[in-house]
Amino acid sequence: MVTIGDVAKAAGVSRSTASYALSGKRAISDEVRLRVEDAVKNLGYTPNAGARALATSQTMVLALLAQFLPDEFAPAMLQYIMGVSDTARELGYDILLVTDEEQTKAIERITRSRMVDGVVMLNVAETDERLPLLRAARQPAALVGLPHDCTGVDVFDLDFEEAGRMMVEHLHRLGHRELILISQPEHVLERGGAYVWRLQDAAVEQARVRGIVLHTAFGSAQQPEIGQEINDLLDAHPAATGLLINNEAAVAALPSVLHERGLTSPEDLSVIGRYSAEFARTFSLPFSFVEGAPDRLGRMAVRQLVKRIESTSAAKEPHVVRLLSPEIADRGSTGAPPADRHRRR
Amino acid sequence: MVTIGDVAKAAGVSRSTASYALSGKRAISDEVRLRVEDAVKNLGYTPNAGARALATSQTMVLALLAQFLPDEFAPAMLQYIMGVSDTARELGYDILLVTDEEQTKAIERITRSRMVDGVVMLNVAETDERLPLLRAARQPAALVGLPHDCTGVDVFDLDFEEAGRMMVEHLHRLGHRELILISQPEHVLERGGAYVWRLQDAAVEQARVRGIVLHTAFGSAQQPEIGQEINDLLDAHPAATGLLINNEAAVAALPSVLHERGLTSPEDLSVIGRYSAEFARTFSLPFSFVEGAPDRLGRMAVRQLVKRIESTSAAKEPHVVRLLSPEIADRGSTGAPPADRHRRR
DNA sequence: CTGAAAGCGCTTACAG
DNA sequence: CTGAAAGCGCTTACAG
Repeated sequence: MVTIGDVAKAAGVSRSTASYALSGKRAISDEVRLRVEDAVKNLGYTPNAGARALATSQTMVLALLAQFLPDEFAPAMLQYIMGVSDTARELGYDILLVTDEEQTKAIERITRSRMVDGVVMLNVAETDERLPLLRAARQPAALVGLPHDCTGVDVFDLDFEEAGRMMVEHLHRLGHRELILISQPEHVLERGGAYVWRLQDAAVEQARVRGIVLHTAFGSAQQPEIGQEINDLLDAHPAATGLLINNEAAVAALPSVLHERGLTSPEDLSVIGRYSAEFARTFSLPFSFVEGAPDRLGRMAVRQLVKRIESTSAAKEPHVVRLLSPEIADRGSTGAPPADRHRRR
Repeated sequence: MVTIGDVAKAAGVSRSTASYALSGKRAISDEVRLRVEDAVKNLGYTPNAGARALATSQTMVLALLAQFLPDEFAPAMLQYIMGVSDTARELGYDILLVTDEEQTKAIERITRSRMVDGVVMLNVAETDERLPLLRAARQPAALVGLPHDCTGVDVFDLDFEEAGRMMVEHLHRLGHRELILISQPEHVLERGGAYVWRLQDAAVEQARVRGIVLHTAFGSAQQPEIGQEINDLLDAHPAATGLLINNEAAVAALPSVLHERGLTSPEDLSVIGRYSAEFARTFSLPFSFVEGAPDRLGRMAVRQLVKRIESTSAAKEPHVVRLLSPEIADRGSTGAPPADRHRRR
């Protein structure tokens, strides 16, 4: 293997000079620098990562804690992962993908062995057992997802409460007075997926403020079941004119449910979901939606993490909790309720 | 940070003894070993990964080269990734996820800096520009996907030719005499996705052998387009009684296409696809399919890679090309063609 | 069964 | 502007 010693020899300088010529950390005469760069090219030298990590205490690797849970939609996870991965590379970091079942053990292993300079964590639960370990680690951590206790970590998430209010408000303004909200499966909630009730509670409150009726339900994550559940909900609430959906499986099943019932949107029923543009593309969903922005959240988390890693002053700054304001992507699936249309005639 | 020196001091032994007590690479008295283990626990010692890598030339990390291409279905990719990741952890390795656009540069960076002990590569193209770099690297590599030239690497893939034959044969046996095969988009082929024509060519040949008609077509990867294309194909070939689908987007769109046309399967049309059980679950597809076995292939690749890494004798053995025999998961969407059913009456 | 020492390949004060 | 040397934290022959 070719070492910096080989480079130094070929360039006729000492190893320290070769090292400085490459890092630019002290002034080097142009002539020497060029000889070193030539030698690097000719020999095909790449610094040994382990040796460098040992000498500098920096690995240029970030851990990405990501679990693929059966009740979370995999392509959505992928959006976060791609945002994290792309941003990390732009900033010069590689990604260690940690999908272990036993995440707490994995965190200990990876942080204590100094394999990584920082940690990005996904699938955040309301009270997440991984959090104490992250706080105890010497490396900084950034979360995508809002836990109950944010101390000691940087937190990024969609403002799900605002999203809930926004969905209700959007349909209220169009004239709707009775709505149905279908949320994620209840076991996502039980596992600590707080975004479910954050959206739902805010939606309920906003409906109360506006004096309109909002029926809430937890939907399955599986397709055949969720289709039936939607049908049942529509049967149970025939006066409802709008559907709010915070459940990927439900929204994916909706087009065929509507088709079967002979309903078109927005003429017969206004529909608004909460998912990502990428999800909409994959399933070619025709509905308006509140953008979940998984890739943006991933980017933000990595940027903050790297700032904390690379700047000692940033490392001392207070941790941030940043909730992204949701935005509606209008695909034309919401409009005035049928009753109003009739009146207009 | 707590080092092996601290452990040695606490246990009252030399650093080498502490090291040997932990690795078990030479006989240590029970008494000393227990003192060392106690010290490790009390101090919370975990070996520094960089230092160990430098001393042993082993990182216990595998690179996973995976690109998320817009025309490849993301959840399918995830199945490979999960198979690789899970197996790696079982065998004691962590995963460096490499999604760089410039994969060749990434391979150089990662192998020459000795960040990893081996490489698993996905999205293999017929003539893959990454392959020469993998061959030049000192670390072994395993591919999931069959390239034209397999020298110097271990290769695992589904036997797509057998899959193509199997699909035709399955429907031929049921009495079908005219079939339609919808493949991946043509640009997947152009990018070098050889599995597309491997399946198609074998299907065409088998149809020829059996003397039956097989219409072939490339389908889009996008949902609204592919739905229309399926409709057009069914209109163009009204005598076709069976549909073979090697295209995730097409099969995901099929249920609503059939529904719109008032067709049921297998009564009006026999359908058989090529995808994974996980894909079937996510989209709750009711069709019989040839299992693509992404998780199994990922497992096989990692197992072989680790064998080559850890055993010097295995490292010298000739490289393998292993094609997994496809299996049909029967979901009851194939049967006798409508004509036969009528005759039976 | 145990210890003192060399060495893995870097970086970075220290010295000139 | 450059070099000799120490040190990062391990492992593993070498010696007893």
